[in-house]
Amino acid sequence: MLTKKELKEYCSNARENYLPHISIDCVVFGFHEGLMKVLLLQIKNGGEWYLPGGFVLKKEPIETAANRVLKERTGLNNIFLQQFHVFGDPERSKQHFDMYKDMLPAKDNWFTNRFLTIGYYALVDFYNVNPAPDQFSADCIWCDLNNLPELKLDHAAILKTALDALRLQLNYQPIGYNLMPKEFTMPELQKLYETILDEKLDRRNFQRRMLGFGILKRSEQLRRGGAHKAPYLYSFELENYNAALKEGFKGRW
Amino acid sequence: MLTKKELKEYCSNARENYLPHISIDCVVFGFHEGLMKVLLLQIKNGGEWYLPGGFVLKKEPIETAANRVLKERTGLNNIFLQQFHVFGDPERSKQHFDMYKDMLPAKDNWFTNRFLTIGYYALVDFYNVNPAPDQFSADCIWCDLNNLPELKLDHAAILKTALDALRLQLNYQPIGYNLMPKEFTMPELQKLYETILDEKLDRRNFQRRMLGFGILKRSEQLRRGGAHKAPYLYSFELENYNAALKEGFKGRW
DNA sequence: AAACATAGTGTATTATTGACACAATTGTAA
DNA sequence: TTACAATTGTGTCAATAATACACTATGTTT
Repeated sequence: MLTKKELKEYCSNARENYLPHISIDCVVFGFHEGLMKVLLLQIKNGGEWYLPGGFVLKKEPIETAANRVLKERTGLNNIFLQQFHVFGDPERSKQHFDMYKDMLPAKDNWFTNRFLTIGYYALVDFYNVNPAPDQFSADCIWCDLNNLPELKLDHAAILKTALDALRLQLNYQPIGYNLMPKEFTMPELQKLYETILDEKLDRRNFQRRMLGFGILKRSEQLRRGGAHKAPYLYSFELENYNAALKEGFKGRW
Repeated sequence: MLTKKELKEYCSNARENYLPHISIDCVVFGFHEGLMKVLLLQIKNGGEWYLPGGFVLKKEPIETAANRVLKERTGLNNIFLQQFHVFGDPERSKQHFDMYKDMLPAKDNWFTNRFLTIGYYALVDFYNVNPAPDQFSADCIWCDLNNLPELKLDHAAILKTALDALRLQLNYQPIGYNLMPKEFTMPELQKLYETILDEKLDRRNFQRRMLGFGILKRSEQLRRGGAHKAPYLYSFELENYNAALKEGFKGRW
C-alpha cells in the first residue's frame, strides 16, 4: 500500500500527465489447457481483484494507451486489441481504490474522481505472457474464466460484456491467431471455440467449416508424442486471415 | 457566430459543468421516401457541416447525455441509441470550431482542448423529428446518406463507422421499429433494409425471412390509395421484437 | 496382438437459402 | 369497359449449408 507521500506524488503526477476522468480497462483473454483464462490483478492489502487498466496520456491515442498498459502487464507488444464499450455511469467509480480515498482531500485525490472507462479486450498467446503486477497490486495472475474471484467496481460487468463481444466476433471474424501458438492441431483449435462458446461442437462439422474459411494451412507434420493417433499440425494463412478479419465472414443479408 | 464575450461565457460555463476532454457525437438515421437520411448541423458562418453532439455533465451518465443532446436536436425522448465506438486520436479535435481558436487564450478556451468523442447512432422515425440547430449552427437538416456534404473533423469517419455498425446489427438484431411508422407494408420495410445495406433484395425471400423472425403481425387492413395492388399493413409485435433485440437472432456457431 | 482412445474422412438427412413463376389486384390509358 | 402496366401475395424447385452419424486409420498401452 502506498504511503501518503507516495500517493500524493502519484496523484500530482497523474494530474499532470493523464487525461482526467478517463481510464482504460483491459480484459485479457488467454487459453491454456483447455480453459479460458483472464488476467487479473490483486490489490495490495485488501486482496480484492480487478482488471488491468490505466490512464491515457494527454497526447496519446487511446489505442496506444491500451497497448502501453498491456505491455506493462504482459510484456507483449502488438497485442490484438478490440475496443468494445465505454462504461460511463457516474456511480461506477465510487469505490475506486477506496483505501486511498481518505488519505488525501478530494480535490487533490485522483482516485476520488469520476472515471469513464474504455473497455478493451485482448487476445493473447498464454505462453508468451509474463504477468506483472502494477503499482497497486500484489499479484497479476491468470484466472479461470469459469472460476473467477469477485471483482471490484463494475469489473465483473465489464468482463461479461467483453465476453459477449468476443462471442459475437466469432460469427463474423476469424479468431485464434492471437490465442493459439504458431502451430496447433484441429482438435486444439476446436477446443478454443468450445471454450469461448461454452458448448460442445461436432468434430467433423467444425473441421469442415473451419477449412471452408480458407484461413488455415496444413503442415506435412503431425503432432507426435500424444497418447493416440498423431493429428496434423495447422497454422494460419496470415494473408487470408487478415483479409477475413477486415472483410468479415459474410453476414446473412 | 458568438462574440468574444459570449464565447468566454460559454467556455467558463462548460468548464464548470461538463467533463473535460469528453464529447458525444450522434449519427441520427432516419428513413424517408426510400432514402436513408442523416441529421446534420451547419455551422454559423463557415457553413461547414458536422454531426449533432455535445458534452457530458459532471454527474451525468453518458447515455443520459446522448439522450439529452438528441432531445435538443430532434424534440424526441426515448430514442433508440447504440453506442458504437470511441474516437480517441489526439489529432482528431485539432480543428474543432477553429473560428473560435484565436478568440481566447488556449487555457481558457474549451475548444482548443483535446476531446475523445463517444459515438452513438440513433434510429428515429423521420416524421416525428423536429430538427433544431444548436448554439453554433445556423441550420439542422436531414441529408441524404448517399449525397452528403463534406463534414468537419473526423465526422465523416464517425458516420462511416456508425453505418458499418448498423449494418452489422442487421445480422443479429431486428431493426425497423424505431425507423418505421407504427404501420407499414412489407415492401416499405424491405426498402428500409435495402437502403441500409445498399443492395437489392428478393421480395419473396425477404418476406419469408422477415416473417420467420416472428416479430411482425399482419393487420387485416390494406394500404389503399397506392397506384397498384393494395399491400397488407404490418406492425411490430413489440414483445417478440424486444426479446429478439435482447437475445439476438442466433449466430452461426 | 488385442484393446482403446483419438484422429482423418465420408455420407445420408434435414434445414435454409436463392432463383424464379404465376395468379391476383389496382389505377391508367385506350 | 377493357386492355395494360405495375405491383403484391403466394408457392415451388434446386442449390447450398448444416446436422447427425459411421467407418477407417494410427499410435499407445497392456
